[in-house]
Amino acid sequence: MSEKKNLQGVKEIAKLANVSIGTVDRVLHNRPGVAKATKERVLAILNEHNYSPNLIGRALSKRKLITLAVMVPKSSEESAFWDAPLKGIQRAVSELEIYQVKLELFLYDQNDRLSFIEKFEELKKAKVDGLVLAPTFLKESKQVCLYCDEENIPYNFINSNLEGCNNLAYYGPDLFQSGALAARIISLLNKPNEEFLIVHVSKELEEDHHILIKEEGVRSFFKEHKIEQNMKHLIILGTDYSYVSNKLETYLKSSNPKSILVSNSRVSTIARFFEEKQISGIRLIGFDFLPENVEYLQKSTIDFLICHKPLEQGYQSIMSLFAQVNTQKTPPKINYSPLDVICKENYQYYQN
Amino acid sequence: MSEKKNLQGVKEIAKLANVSIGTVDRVLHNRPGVAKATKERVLAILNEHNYSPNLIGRALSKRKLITLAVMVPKSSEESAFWDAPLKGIQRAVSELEIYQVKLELFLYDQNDRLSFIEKFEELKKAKVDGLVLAPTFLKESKQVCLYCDEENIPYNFINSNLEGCNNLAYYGPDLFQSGALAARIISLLNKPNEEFLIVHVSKELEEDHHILIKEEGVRSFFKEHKIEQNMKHLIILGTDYSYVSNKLETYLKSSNPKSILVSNSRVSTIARFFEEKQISGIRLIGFDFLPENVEYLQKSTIDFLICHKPLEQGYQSIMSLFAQVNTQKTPPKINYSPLDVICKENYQYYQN
DNA sequence: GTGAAAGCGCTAACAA
DNA sequence: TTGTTAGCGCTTTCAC
Repeated sequence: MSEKKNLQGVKEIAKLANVSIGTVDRVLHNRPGVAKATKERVLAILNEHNYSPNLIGRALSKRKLITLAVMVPKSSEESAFWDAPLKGIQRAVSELEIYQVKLELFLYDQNDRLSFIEKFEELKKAKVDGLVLAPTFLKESKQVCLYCDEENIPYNFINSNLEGCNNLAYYGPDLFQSGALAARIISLLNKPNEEFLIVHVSKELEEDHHILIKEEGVRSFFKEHKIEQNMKHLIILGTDYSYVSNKLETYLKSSNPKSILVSNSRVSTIARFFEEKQISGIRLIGFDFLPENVEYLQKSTIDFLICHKPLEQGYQSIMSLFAQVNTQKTPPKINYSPLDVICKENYQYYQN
Repeated sequence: MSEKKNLQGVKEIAKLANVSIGTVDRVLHNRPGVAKATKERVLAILNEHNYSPNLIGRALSKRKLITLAVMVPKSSEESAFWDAPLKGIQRAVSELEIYQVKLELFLYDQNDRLSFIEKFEELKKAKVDGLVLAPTFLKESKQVCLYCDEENIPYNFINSNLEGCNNLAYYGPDLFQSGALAARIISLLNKPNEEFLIVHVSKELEEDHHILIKEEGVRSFFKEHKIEQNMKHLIILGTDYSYVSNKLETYLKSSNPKSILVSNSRVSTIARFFEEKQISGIRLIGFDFLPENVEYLQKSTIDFLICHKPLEQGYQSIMSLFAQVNTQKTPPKINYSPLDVICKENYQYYQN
């Protein structure tokens, strides 16, 4: 190991500006109590040397904790979807611990609007420095935004976006393009004019928004490639197995799709149905790298999953919040996740 | 922001063990000059409180630079493949700068064994603390390993692996599985018994090793799925366009493959040929997210690329080296990269 | 408005 | 063999 080079820092700047490091610090943080002339002089030198603070030094001397809040649905037996983003969030926070970052979770029930409101009330009391929000409930989420705007708390959206808000950034998929990708896969599995079916499995009507955008993506693909297709819909307003399998069974009595695209992560429910009924002639495509889904991928009951790196979404949403709070670095407003095609041959190496 | 909690550190340990922080430090770093009894006492308390050092404090006080070396092929007009890993390496190093990490590059010509040896000689003089190595040349690479073993320099392999070495870890693809994935895609594009062609474009015979493993993966897929296939080979021992296009043209005179799999990143050469000759009936699949390849993906001349996150390979190989050097954290020995399927619908969001 | 100084957790040089 | 001390770059308190 060689000798450490002599870095410049506040000291250097202070000497050059003929002030004390205290003053430099005041300028750096835009704190009051600096004469205009001095401030300008210091700023000039800061710029000239394009000073950037040593985060290590800063972290070491910081007396304050930074509290970051996360408001997303809790995982349930019904769906483990939010495990992955939360894992990413935890990972980010543990990396940031050395910078005095602390996490506070406000997990709501995604089938219960009231629980969202409750958590929002808790959030208000908590006095946090930043927020990652999954804006599941439209109107209520807007309230949260309003609150954050007033309190000057930076916030990121995760997994789905809300237009017209002052959020710092969005981390999640481009649903339209995700639909187009699904269509590409279907175009490989189906011959033109063979029936394929889009199934929507959900209790929450609010998710309709999602499926509509994805569907547009699907259509746009077929249109662009001038592929004739025979696309059908089945909307199942419930998530438990018996309900779903009933609906599907009825549908299949009068119809014979070559492949099925499930518009969200509930594809494993359909896969289970296929398995139990020993149906094997229908290709099955869905979304999200949930353990149940992967299990059926292994068994070749599900053919493809399209995944959006939920863990990374969580990780990045925290990281960018920290960068904003700690160094005023503003991230791009839209950050679309990758669209990953997962099948039996590559799921082993997928890093969520 | 709330008040910072009172962390424990060397001081705490020192007080509890009735020694000075100097002694604690000596124990922590296994430095000589501590009585056995004292050492054991300190270690016990360290364990009990499961102390882990504050890296921030450590970084701030470190008087030494950590020099990490990278020995990989340089990018050329002939192939920009190594740009991506290098970018990941640079990113990692810039994140680690605050920890006094410095990078030294030893870039060799992958078509010139001698340049590898030259760089190795330079490396020996440089006295580095860790090495990321692309073991392109087998015998020579073993020499490097020997040197590192003797000097106690930890080293990682990147992009391709060498068995039986004392490397810390490997970061790169599982080539067998990558071949299987390619086969899966071909199985979607080709009907059984339609001809598909594997093309190998390379000057370096040493790369044969790669293609052989990939090919095994391909075969294994078809065998497992009991798909009859008509697989042909074309080996082109050169990389410049006119040479490649000549060979290919000759081949296509007597043969009519439905799809072509190019076994490495040179797929854009074939794509260019297709474009110039206005061939459009043949599906084209290849490897690696190079700008040229992506360009043809956009134009739909290339249908699919299989990619291995080269940037991440670079990033992680540096990070794990640092963790080893700085905190003795040993990574898993094998770290396979994801196998990503990239097409026109998702290349926009691919994060290399 | 400004400067001086203490201290964050750790390392390393020096003293004892 | 052990303890003491001066920083690393920054924030923050207190004094002028």
